[in-house]
Amino acid sequence: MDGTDHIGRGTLHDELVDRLRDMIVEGDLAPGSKVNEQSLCERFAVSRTPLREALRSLAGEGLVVLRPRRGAAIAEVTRQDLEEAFPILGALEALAGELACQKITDAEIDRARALQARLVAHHRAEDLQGYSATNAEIHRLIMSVANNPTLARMLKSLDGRVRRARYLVNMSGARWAAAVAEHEEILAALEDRDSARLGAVLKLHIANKLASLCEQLEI
Amino acid sequence: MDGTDHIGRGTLHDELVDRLRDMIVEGDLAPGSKVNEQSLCERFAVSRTPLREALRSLAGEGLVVLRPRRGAAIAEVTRQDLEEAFPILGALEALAGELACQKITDAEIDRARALQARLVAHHRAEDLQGYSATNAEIHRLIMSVANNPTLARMLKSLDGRVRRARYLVNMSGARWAAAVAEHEEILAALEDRDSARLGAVLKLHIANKLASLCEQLEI
DNA sequence: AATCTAAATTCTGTATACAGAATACGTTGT
DNA sequence: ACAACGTATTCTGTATACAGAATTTAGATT
Repeated sequence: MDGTDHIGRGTLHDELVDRLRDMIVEGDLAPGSKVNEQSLCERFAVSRTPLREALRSLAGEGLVVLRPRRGAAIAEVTRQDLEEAFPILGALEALAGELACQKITDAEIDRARALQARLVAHHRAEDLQGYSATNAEIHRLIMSVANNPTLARMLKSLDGRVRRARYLVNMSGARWAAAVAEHEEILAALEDRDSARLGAVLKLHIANKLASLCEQLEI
Repeated sequence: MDGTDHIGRGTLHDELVDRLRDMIVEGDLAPGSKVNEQSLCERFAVSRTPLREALRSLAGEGLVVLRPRRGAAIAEVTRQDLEEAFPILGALEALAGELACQKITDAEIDRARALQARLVAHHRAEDLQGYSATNAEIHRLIMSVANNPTLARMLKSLDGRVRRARYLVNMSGARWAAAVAEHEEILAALEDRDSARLGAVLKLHIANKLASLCEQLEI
Protein backbone atom coordinates (compact mmCIF):
# COMPACT_ATOMS: atom_id res chain seq x y z
CA MET A 1 0.00 0.00 0.00
CA ASP A 2 1.36 3.38 -0.96
CA GLY A 3 -1.66 5.55 -0.28
CA THR A 4 -2.44 6.02 -3.97
CA ASP A 5 -5.21 4.28 -5.82
CA HIS A 6 -2.87 2.51 -8.19
CA ILE A 7 -4.24 0.98 -11.35
CA GLY A 8 -3.47 -2.40 -12.85
CA ARG A 9 -5.47 -4.30 -15.44
CA GLY A 10 -5.85 -3.50 -19.12
CA THR A 11 -4.98 -0.06 -20.42
CA LEU A 12 -4.89 2.86 -18.04
CA HIS A 13 -7.31 4.70 -20.23
CA ASP A 14 -10.06 2.10 -19.98
CA GLU A 15 -9.60 1.65 -16.27
CA LEU A 16 -9.69 5.39 -15.73
CA VAL A 17 -12.88 5.79 -17.72
CA ASP A 18 -14.62 3.17 -15.59
CA ARG A 19 -13.36 4.55 -12.33
CA LEU A 20 -14.12 8.15 -13.14
CA ARG A 21 -17.56 7.29 -14.44
CA ASP A 22 -18.38 5.57 -11.16
CA MET A 23 -17.04 8.49 -9.20
CA ILE A 24 -19.18 10.90 -11.19
CA VAL A 25 -22.33 8.78 -11.08
CA GLU A 26 -21.99 8.27 -7.36
CA GLY A 27 -21.45 11.96 -6.76
CA ASP A 28 -17.86 11.51 -5.63
CA LEU A 29 -16.97 14.18 -8.12
CA ALA A 30 -19.53 16.90 -7.57
CA PRO A 31 -21.56 18.18 -10.54
CA GLY A 32 -20.21 21.49 -11.73
CA SER A 33 -16.87 21.13 -10.02
CA LYS A 34 -13.72 21.83 -11.98
CA VAL A 35 -11.49 18.86 -12.67
CA ASN A 36 -7.92 19.32 -11.51
CA GLU A 37 -5.89 17.13 -13.82
CA GLN A 38 -2.84 17.13 -11.63
CA SER A 39 -4.53 16.06 -8.43
CA LEU A 40 -6.38 13.27 -10.25
CA CYS A 41 -3.09 12.16 -11.79
CA GLU A 42 -1.60 11.91 -8.33
CA ARG A 43 -4.68 10.18 -6.95
CA PHE A 44 -4.41 7.42 -9.54
CA ALA A 45 -0.65 7.51 -9.85
CA VAL A 46 -0.95 8.09 -13.57
CA SER A 47 0.37 10.66 -16.00
CA ARG A 48 -1.69 13.28 -17.74
CA THR A 49 -1.82 11.53 -21.10
CA PRO A 50 -4.17 8.66 -20.23
CA LEU A 51 -6.14 10.85 -17.85
CA ARG A 52 -6.85 13.40 -20.53
CA GLU A 53 -7.89 10.69 -22.96
CA ALA A 54 -10.28 9.35 -20.33
CA LEU A 55 -11.78 12.80 -19.81
CA ARG A 56 -12.38 13.02 -23.55
CA SER A 57 -14.21 9.71 -23.54
CA LEU A 58 -16.38 10.81 -20.64
CA ALA A 59 -17.08 14.07 -22.42
CA GLY A 60 -18.39 11.94 -25.29
CA GLU A 61 -20.79 10.34 -22.82
CA GLY A 62 -21.88 13.74 -21.59
CA LEU A 63 -20.60 13.27 -18.04
CA VAL A 64 -17.83 15.80 -18.45
CA VAL A 65 -17.75 19.18 -20.12
CA LEU A 66 -14.59 20.27 -21.92
CA ARG A 67 -14.07 23.96 -22.57
CA PRO A 68 -11.06 24.65 -24.78
CA ARG A 69 -8.14 26.21 -22.90
CA ARG A 70 -10.04 26.25 -19.65
CA GLY A 71 -10.18 22.64 -18.75
CA ALA A 72 -12.68 20.01 -17.77
CA ALA A 73 -15.62 20.18 -15.38
CA ILE A 74 -18.10 17.60 -14.16
CA ALA A 75 -21.36 18.09 -16.04
CA GLU A 76 -24.21 19.53 -14.02
CA VAL A 77 -27.45 17.63 -13.54
CA THR A 78 -29.91 20.26 -14.62
CA ARG A 79 -33.61 19.91 -15.04
CA GLN A 80 -33.12 20.76 -18.69
CA ASP A 81 -30.65 17.90 -19.12
CA LEU A 82 -33.05 15.45 -17.54
CA GLU A 83 -35.94 16.71 -19.60
CA GLU A 84 -33.86 16.23 -22.70
CA ALA A 85 -32.54 12.83 -21.74
CA PHE A 86 -35.71 11.16 -20.54
CA PRO A 87 -37.76 11.29 -23.73
CA ILE A 88 -34.79 9.82 -25.54
CA LEU A 89 -34.44 7.13 -22.92
CA GLY A 90 -38.16 6.47 -23.31
CA ALA A 91 -37.96 6.21 -27.08
CA LEU A 92 -34.95 3.91 -26.97
CA GLU A 93 -36.35 1.67 -24.24
CA ALA A 94 -39.59 1.48 -26.19
CA LEU A 95 -37.64 0.47 -29.27
CA ALA A 96 -35.78 -2.16 -27.31
CA GLY A 97 -39.10 -3.49 -26.04
CA GLU A 98 -40.57 -3.64 -29.50
CA LEU A 99 -37.55 -5.46 -30.85
CA ALA A 100 -37.63 -7.83 -27.89
CA CYS A 101 -41.29 -8.67 -28.50
CA GLN A 102 -40.46 -9.85 -31.99
CA LYS A 103 -37.73 -12.15 -30.83
CA ILE A 104 -38.50 -13.34 -27.32
CA THR A 105 -38.67 -17.09 -26.69
CA ASP A 106 -40.94 -18.89 -24.26
CA ALA A 107 -38.00 -19.63 -22.02
CA GLU A 108 -37.13 -15.96 -21.86
CA ILE A 109 -40.72 -15.09 -21.01
CA ASP A 110 -40.47 -17.53 -18.13
CA ARG A 111 -37.37 -15.79 -16.96
CA ALA A 112 -39.12 -12.43 -17.15
CA ARG A 113 -41.96 -13.85 -15.04
CA ALA A 114 -39.50 -15.05 -12.43
CA LEU A 115 -37.82 -11.65 -12.29
CA GLN A 116 -41.16 -9.91 -11.96
CA ALA A 117 -42.01 -12.19 -9.01
CA ARG A 118 -38.76 -11.23 -7.36
CA LEU A 119 -39.48 -7.59 -8.03
CA VAL A 120 -42.82 -7.83 -6.23
CA ALA A 121 -41.23 -9.71 -3.35
CA HIS A 122 -38.56 -7.05 -2.95
CA HIS A 123 -41.25 -4.39 -2.93
CA ARG A 124 -43.23 -6.26 -0.25
CA ALA A 125 -40.09 -6.59 1.84
CA GLU A 126 -39.32 -2.92 1.24
CA ASP A 127 -35.87 -3.95 0.06
CA LEU A 128 -34.94 -1.06 -2.20
CA GLN A 129 -31.46 -2.36 -2.87
CA GLY A 130 -32.74 -5.74 -4.08
CA TYR A 131 -35.53 -4.07 -5.99
CA SER A 132 -33.12 -1.87 -7.90
CA ALA A 133 -30.91 -4.81 -8.75
CA THR A 134 -33.82 -6.87 -10.06
CA ASN A 135 -35.20 -3.88 -11.90
CA ALA A 136 -31.87 -3.43 -13.66
CA GLU A 137 -31.84 -7.12 -14.48
CA ILE A 138 -35.24 -6.92 -16.14
CA HIS A 139 -34.12 -4.06 -18.31
CA ARG A 140 -30.96 -5.96 -19.15
CA LEU A 141 -33.02 -8.97 -20.13
CA ILE A 142 -35.08 -6.87 -22.51
CA MET A 143 -31.92 -5.37 -23.98
CA SER A 144 -30.29 -8.71 -24.50
CA VAL A 145 -33.39 -10.16 -26.18
CA ALA A 146 -33.61 -7.10 -28.40
CA ASN A 147 -30.14 -8.06 -29.55
CA ASN A 148 -28.98 -4.67 -30.77
CA PRO A 149 -25.53 -3.84 -29.39
CA THR A 150 -25.56 -0.33 -30.83
CA LEU A 151 -28.80 0.39 -29.03
CA ALA A 152 -27.42 -1.14 -25.85
CA ARG A 153 -24.37 1.09 -25.98
CA MET A 154 -26.39 4.25 -26.47
CA LEU A 155 -28.77 3.33 -23.68
CA LYS A 156 -25.94 2.62 -21.33
CA SER A 157 -24.37 5.97 -21.98
CA LEU A 158 -27.66 7.81 -21.46
CA ASP A 159 -28.42 5.77 -18.40
CA GLY A 160 -25.16 6.81 -16.78
CA ARG A 161 -26.21 10.42 -16.98
CA VAL A 162 -29.58 9.72 -15.46
CA ARG A 163 -28.47 7.28 -12.77
CA ARG A 164 -26.50 10.11 -11.29
CA ALA A 165 -29.72 11.98 -10.58
CA ARG A 166 -31.46 8.87 -9.28
CA TYR A 167 -28.55 8.38 -6.94
CA LEU A 168 -29.49 11.58 -5.17
CA VAL A 169 -33.03 10.67 -4.18
CA ASN A 170 -34.95 7.57 -3.15
CA MET A 171 -38.26 6.67 -4.66
CA SER A 172 -41.35 7.80 -2.80
CA GLY A 173 -43.64 5.03 -1.54
CA ALA A 174 -46.35 6.00 -3.97
CA ARG A 175 -43.99 6.07 -6.91
CA TRP A 176 -42.62 2.69 -5.93
CA ALA A 177 -46.04 1.08 -5.91
CA ALA A 178 -46.82 2.63 -9.27
CA ALA A 179 -43.54 1.39 -10.70
CA VAL A 180 -44.35 -2.15 -9.64
CA ALA A 181 -47.74 -1.89 -11.29
CA GLU A 182 -46.12 -0.63 -14.48
CA HIS A 183 -43.78 -3.58 -14.41
CA GLU A 184 -46.80 -5.90 -14.25
CA GLU A 185 -47.97 -4.31 -17.46
CA ILE A 186 -44.55 -4.65 -19.01
CA LEU A 187 -44.58 -8.35 -18.28
CA ALA A 188 -48.11 -8.73 -19.62
CA ALA A 189 -47.18 -7.02 -22.88
CA LEU A 190 -44.12 -9.23 -23.21
CA GLU A 191 -46.20 -12.36 -22.62
CA ASP A 192 -48.57 -11.27 -25.37
CA ARG A 193 -45.65 -10.23 -27.54
CA ASP A 194 -47.56 -7.00 -28.07
CA SER A 195 -44.93 -4.58 -29.42
CA ALA A 196 -47.07 -1.50 -29.53
CA ARG A 197 -48.35 -1.93 -26.01
CA LEU A 198 -44.92 -2.71 -24.59
CA GLY A 199 -43.46 0.32 -26.31
CA ALA A 200 -46.19 2.54 -24.92
CA VAL A 201 -45.87 1.15 -21.40
CA LEU A 202 -42.12 1.57 -21.36
CA LYS A 203 -42.41 5.12 -22.60
CA LEU A 204 -44.89 5.88 -19.85
CA HIS A 205 -42.74 4.12 -17.29
CA ILE A 206 -39.81 6.32 -18.14
CA ALA A 207 -41.89 9.48 -18.29
CA ASN A 208 -43.23 8.78 -14.82
CA LYS A 209 -39.74 8.24 -13.55
CA LEU A 210 -38.74 11.68 -14.79
CA ALA A 211 -41.74 13.34 -13.19
CA SER A 212 -41.06 11.71 -9.84
CA LEU A 213 -37.40 12.53 -10.04
CA CYS A 214 -37.88 16.19 -10.85
CA GLU A 215 -40.42 16.52 -8.07
CA GLN A 216 -38.04 15.06 -5.51
CA LEU A 217 -35.05 17.00 -6.73
CA GLU A 218 -37.12 20.18 -6.65
CA ILE A 219 -35.53 21.44 -9.81
CA MET B 1 2.68 25.68 -48.87
CA ASP B 2 4.80 22.93 -47.45
CA GLY B 3 3.04 19.89 -48.87
CA THR B 4 1.39 19.01 -45.58
CA ASP B 5 -2.23 19.63 -44.72
CA HIS B 6 -1.38 21.96 -41.89
CA ILE B 7 -4.00 22.80 -39.31
CA GLY B 8 -4.86 26.15 -37.85
CA ARG B 9 -8.03 27.16 -36.00
CA GLY B 10 -9.13 26.10 -32.54
CA THR B 11 -7.55 23.11 -30.87
CA LEU B 12 -5.83 20.52 -32.98
CA HIS B 13 -7.99 17.86 -31.45
CA ASP B 14 -11.28 19.39 -32.59
CA GLU B 15 -9.98 20.16 -36.02
CA LEU B 16 -8.66 16.63 -36.38
CA VAL B 17 -11.96 15.10 -35.33
CA ASP B 18 -13.80 17.07 -37.98
CA ARG B 19 -11.29 16.35 -40.71
CA LEU B 20 -11.00 12.68 -39.94
CA ARG B 21 -14.75 12.29 -39.70
CA ASP B 22 -15.15 13.78 -43.13
CA MET B 23 -12.42 11.56 -44.51
CA ILE B 24 -14.11 8.49 -43.06
CA VAL B 25 -17.61 9.44 -44.13
CA GLU B 26 -16.45 10.21 -47.64
CA GLY B 27 -14.57 6.95 -47.88
CA ASP B 28 -11.19 8.62 -48.01
CA LEU B 29 -10.17 6.27 -45.23
CA ALA B 30 -11.40 2.89 -46.32
CA PRO B 31 -13.62 0.87 -43.99
CA GLY B 32 -11.65 -1.87 -42.31
CA SER B 33 -8.28 -0.33 -43.04
CA LYS B 34 -5.74 0.00 -40.28
CA VAL B 35 -4.92 3.50 -39.16
CA ASN B 36 -1.24 4.32 -39.24
CA GLU B 37 -0.78 6.95 -36.57
CA GLN B 38 2.57 8.08 -37.83
CA SER B 39 1.57 8.67 -41.41
CA LEU B 40 -1.52 10.58 -40.32
CA CYS B 41 0.64 12.65 -38.01
CA GLU B 42 2.85 13.56 -40.92
CA ARG B 43 -0.11 14.20 -43.16
CA PHE B 44 -1.52 16.78 -40.76
CA ALA B 45 1.83 17.93 -39.41
CA VAL B 46 0.70 17.12 -35.91
CA SER B 47 2.06 15.02 -33.08
CA ARG B 48 0.61 11.79 -31.85
CA THR B 49 -1.01 13.23 -28.75
CA PRO B 50 -3.86 15.18 -30.37
CA LEU B 51 -4.23 12.57 -33.10
CA ARG B 52 -4.76 9.81 -30.60
CA GLU B 53 -7.27 11.90 -28.68
CA ALA B 54 -9.15 12.49 -31.92
CA LEU B 55 -9.20 8.77 -32.66
CA ARG B 56 -10.71 8.17 -29.24
CA SER B 57 -13.46 10.68 -29.92
CA LEU B 58 -14.24 9.04 -33.23
CA ALA B 59 -14.28 5.66 -31.56
CA GLY B 60 -16.95 7.09 -29.28
CA GLU B 61 -18.96 7.93 -32.38
CA GLY B 62 -18.48 4.41 -33.70
CA LEU B 63 -16.50 5.45 -36.77
CA VAL B 64 -13.26 3.97 -35.50
CA VAL B 65 -12.52 0.72 -33.70
CA LEU B 66 -9.81 0.69 -31.06
CA ARG B 67 -8.27 -2.63 -30.10
CA PRO B 68 -5.92 -2.39 -27.12
CA ARG B 69 -2.27 -2.79 -28.07
CA ARG B 70 -3.05 -3.31 -31.72
CA GLY B 71 -4.13 0.07 -32.81
CA ALA B 72 -7.00 1.76 -34.54
CA ALA B 73 -8.96 0.72 -37.60
CA ILE B 74 -11.71 2.40 -39.59
CA ALA B 75 -15.02 0.75 -38.65
CA GLU B 76 -16.56 -1.44 -41.33
CA VAL B 77 -19.98 -0.68 -42.76
CA THR B 78 -21.66 -4.02 -42.26
CA ARG B 79 -25.23 -4.91 -42.93
CA GLN B 80 -25.56 -5.72 -39.26
CA ASP B 81 -24.39 -2.25 -38.28
CA LEU B 82 -26.90 -0.64 -40.59
CA GLU B 83 -29.68 -2.88 -39.36
CA GLU B 84 -28.83 -1.89 -35.83
CA ALA B 85 -28.46 1.80 -36.53
CA PHE B 86 -31.54 2.41 -38.66
CA PRO B 87 -34.25 1.47 -36.17
CA ILE B 88 -32.54 3.74 -33.66
CA LEU B 89 -32.37 6.52 -36.20
CA GLY B 90 -36.05 5.91 -36.91
CA ALA B 91 -37.01 6.05 -33.25
CA LEU B 92 -35.01 9.21 -32.65
CA GLU B 93 -36.24 11.02 -35.74
CA ALA B 94 -39.77 10.03 -34.79
CA LEU B 95 -39.21 11.47 -31.34
CA ALA B 96 -37.82 14.65 -32.83
CA GLY B 97 -40.90 14.88 -35.04
CA GLU B 98 -43.26 14.39 -32.13
CA LEU B 99 -41.51 17.03 -30.08
CA ALA B 100 -41.51 19.37 -33.05
CA CYS B 101 -45.25 18.95 -33.51
CA GLN B 102 -45.88 20.17 -30.01
CA LYS B 103 -43.83 23.29 -30.46
CA ILE B 104 -43.93 24.33 -34.08
CA THR B 105 -45.10 27.84 -34.92
CA ASP B 106 -47.05 28.92 -37.97
CA ALA B 107 -44.00 30.68 -39.33
CA GLU B 108 -41.99 27.51 -39.08
CA ILE B 109 -44.69 25.56 -40.84
CA ASP B 110 -44.45 28.08 -43.65
CA ARG B 111 -40.73 27.51 -43.81
CA ALA B 112 -41.30 23.75 -43.97
CA ARG B 113 -43.71 24.27 -46.85
CA ALA B 114 -41.15 26.33 -48.72
CA LEU B 115 -38.50 23.69 -48.22
CA GLN B 116 -40.87 20.98 -49.39
CA ALA B 117 -41.53 22.98 -52.56
CA ARG B 118 -37.82 23.23 -53.20
CA LEU B 119 -37.49 19.50 -52.59
CA VAL B 120 -40.07 18.75 -55.25
CA ALA B 121 -38.43 21.18 -57.66
CA HIS B 122 -35.03 19.53 -57.18
CA HIS B 123 -36.61 16.15 -57.81
CA ARG B 124 -38.25 17.41 -61.02
CA ALA B 125 -34.93 18.83 -62.15
CA GLU B 126 -33.21 15.60 -61.20
CA ASP B 127 -30.76 17.63 -59.16
CA LEU B 128 -29.63 15.08 -56.59
CA GLN B 129 -27.10 17.42 -55.02
CA GLY B 130 -29.67 20.13 -54.39
CA TYR B 131 -32.20 17.57 -53.27
CA SER B 132 -29.86 16.19 -50.65
CA ALA B 133 -29.04 19.63 -49.35
CA THR B 134 -32.71 20.57 -49.02
CA ASN B 135 -33.51 17.21 -47.50
CA ALA B 136 -30.86 17.77 -44.86
CA GLU B 137 -32.26 21.23 -44.24
CA ILE B 138 -35.73 19.86 -43.59
CA HIS B 139 -34.41 17.40 -41.05
CA ARG B 140 -32.41 20.19 -39.46
CA LEU B 141 -35.53 22.32 -39.24
CA ILE B 142 -37.38 19.56 -37.44
CA MET B 143 -34.45 19.07 -35.09
CA SER B 144 -34.21 22.75 -34.27
CA VAL B 145 -37.94 23.04 -33.60
CA ALA B 146 -37.77 19.95 -31.40
CA ASN B 147 -35.28 21.94 -29.36
CA ASN B 148 -33.47 19.04 -27.71
CA PRO B 149 -29.69 19.44 -28.05
CA THR B 150 -28.99 16.05 -26.51
CA LEU B 151 -31.18 14.40 -29.10
CA ALA B 152 -29.53 16.46 -31.81
CA ARG B 153 -26.10 15.33 -30.75
CA MET B 154 -27.03 11.67 -30.70
CA LEU B 155 -28.69 11.90 -34.08
CA LYS B 156 -25.68 13.61 -35.57
CA SER B 157 -23.38 10.91 -34.36
CA LEU B 158 -25.61 8.12 -35.68
CA ASP B 159 -26.10 9.96 -38.93
CA GLY B 160 -22.37 10.10 -39.52
CA ARG B 161 -22.20 6.35 -39.46
CA VAL B 162 -25.06 6.01 -41.89
CA ARG B 163 -24.08 8.79 -44.25
CA ARG B 164 -20.97 6.82 -45.01
CA ALA B 165 -23.08 4.05 -46.50
CA ARG B 166 -25.28 6.49 -48.37
CA TYR B 167 -22.18 8.01 -49.84
CA LEU B 168 -21.48 4.77 -51.64
CA VAL B 169 -24.70 4.55 -53.62
CA ASN B 170 -27.13 6.90 -55.30
CA MET B 171 -30.84 6.59 -54.80
CA SER B 172 -32.73 4.61 -57.40
CA GLY B 173 -35.33 6.55 -59.39
CA ALA B 174 -38.16 4.63 -57.75
CA ARG B 175 -36.83 5.20 -54.26
CA TRP B 176 -36.40 8.87 -54.99
CA ALA B 177 -40.01 9.30 -56.04
CA ALA B 178 -41.16 7.41 -52.97
CA ALA B 179 -39.00 9.57 -50.73
CA VAL B 180 -40.57 12.72 -52.16
CA ALA B 181 -44.02 11.29 -51.52
CA GLU B 182 -43.04 10.47 -47.94
CA HIS B 183 -41.89 14.03 -47.49
CA GLU B 184 -45.30 15.24 -48.59
CA GLU B 185 -46.75 13.20 -45.77
CA ILE B 186 -44.21 14.55 -43.34
CA LEU B 187 -45.24 18.09 -44.23
CA ALA B 188 -48.92 17.23 -43.95
CA ALA B 189 -48.45 15.75 -40.48
CA LEU B 190 -46.49 18.82 -39.43
CA GLU B 191 -49.23 21.13 -40.72
CA ASP B 192 -51.79 19.20 -38.69
CA ARG B 193 -49.42 19.06 -35.72
CA ASP B 194 -50.25 15.36 -35.62
CA SER B 195 -47.46 13.87 -33.48
CA ALA B 196 -48.43 10.24 -33.82
CA ARG B 197 -48.74 10.42 -37.58
CA LEU B 198 -45.49 12.34 -38.01
CA GLY B 199 -43.68 9.85 -35.82
CA ALA B 200 -45.04 6.95 -37.81
CA VAL B 201 -44.20 8.53 -41.16
CA LEU B 202 -40.65 9.37 -40.11
CA LYS B 203 -40.11 5.84 -38.85
CA LEU B 204 -41.34 4.45 -42.14
CA HIS B 205 -39.25 6.96 -44.08
CA ILE B 206 -36.12 5.77 -42.32
CA ALA B 207 -37.01 2.10 -42.62
CA ASN B 208 -37.48 2.49 -46.36
CA LYS B 209 -34.14 4.21 -46.62
CA LEU B 210 -32.48 1.23 -44.98
CA ALA B 211 -34.20 -1.25 -47.28
CA SER B 212 -33.18 0.67 -50.38
CA LEU B 213 -29.66 1.08 -49.11
CA CYS B 214 -29.15 -2.58 -48.31
CA GLU B 215 -30.55 -3.57 -51.66
CA GLN B 216 -28.17 -1.29 -53.51
CA LEU B 217 -25.18 -2.22 -51.44
CA GLU B 218 -25.99 -5.89 -51.92
CA ILE B 219 -25.04 -6.70 -48.35
C1' DA C 1 -11.60 51.08 0.15
C1' DA C 2 -12.11 49.91 -4.48
C1' DT C 3 -10.39 49.37 -9.06
C1' DC C 4 -7.08 48.79 -12.39
C1' DT C 5 -2.69 46.95 -13.94
C1' DA C 6 1.32 44.05 -14.15
C1' DA C 7 4.06 40.28 -12.53
C1' DA C 8 3.96 35.60 -11.11
C1' DT C 9 1.94 31.27 -10.97
C1' DT C 10 -0.88 27.63 -12.56
C1' DC C 11 -2.86 25.02 -16.07
C1' DT C 12 -3.77 23.53 -20.80
C1' DG C 13 -2.41 21.92 -25.33
C1' DT C 14 1.14 19.89 -27.84
C1' DA C 15 5.55 17.67 -28.77
C1' DT C 16 8.90 14.41 -27.73
C1' DA C 17 11.08 10.39 -25.30
C1' DC C 18 11.10 5.75 -23.90
C1' DA C 19 9.81 0.89 -22.57
C1' DG C 20 7.47 -3.06 -23.71
C1' DA C 21 4.20 -5.44 -26.77
C1' DA C 22 3.13 -6.86 -31.42
C1' DT C 23 4.55 -7.80 -35.92
C1' DA C 24 7.67 -8.66 -39.75
C1' DC C 25 11.63 -10.87 -41.25
C1' DG C 26 15.19 -13.98 -41.83
C1' DT C 27 17.47 -18.10 -40.45
C1' DT C 28 17.88 -22.77 -39.41
C1' DG C 29 16.53 -27.48 -39.41
C1' DT C 30 13.90 -31.12 -41.47
C1' DA D 1 9.94 -26.33 -49.91
C1' DC D 2 8.15 -25.54 -45.62
C1' DA D 3 7.69 -25.06 -40.68
C1' DA D 4 9.50 -23.42 -36.34
C1' DC D 5 12.14 -20.46 -34.00
C1' DG D 6 14.66 -16.26 -32.82
C1' DT D 7 15.93 -11.69 -33.94
C1' DA D 8 15.01 -7.01 -35.66
C1' DT D 9 11.83 -3.57 -36.52
C1' DT D 10 7.63 -1.17 -35.92
C1' DC D 11 4.01 0.46 -33.20
C1' DT D 12 1.37 1.30 -29.04
C1' DG D 13 0.81 3.05 -24.37
C1' DT D 14 2.63 6.03 -21.07
C1' DA D 15 5.61 9.55 -19.09
C1' DT D 16 7.77 13.80 -19.35
C1' DA D 17 9.07 18.43 -21.27
C1' DC D 18 7.89 22.87 -22.84
C1' DA D 19 5.47 27.04 -24.69
C1' DG D 20 1.74 29.92 -24.42
C1' DA D 21 -2.92 30.95 -22.48
C1' DA D 22 -5.60 31.72 -18.33
C1' DT D 23 -5.87 32.80 -13.70
C1' DT D 24 -4.33 34.52 -9.51
C1' DT D 25 -1.76 37.71 -6.70
C1' DA D 26 0.36 41.92 -5.44
C1' DG D 27 0.99 46.51 -6.01
C1' DA D 28 -0.11 51.08 -7.67
C1' DT D 29 -3.49 54.67 -8.40
C1' DT D 30 -7.60 57.25 -7.58
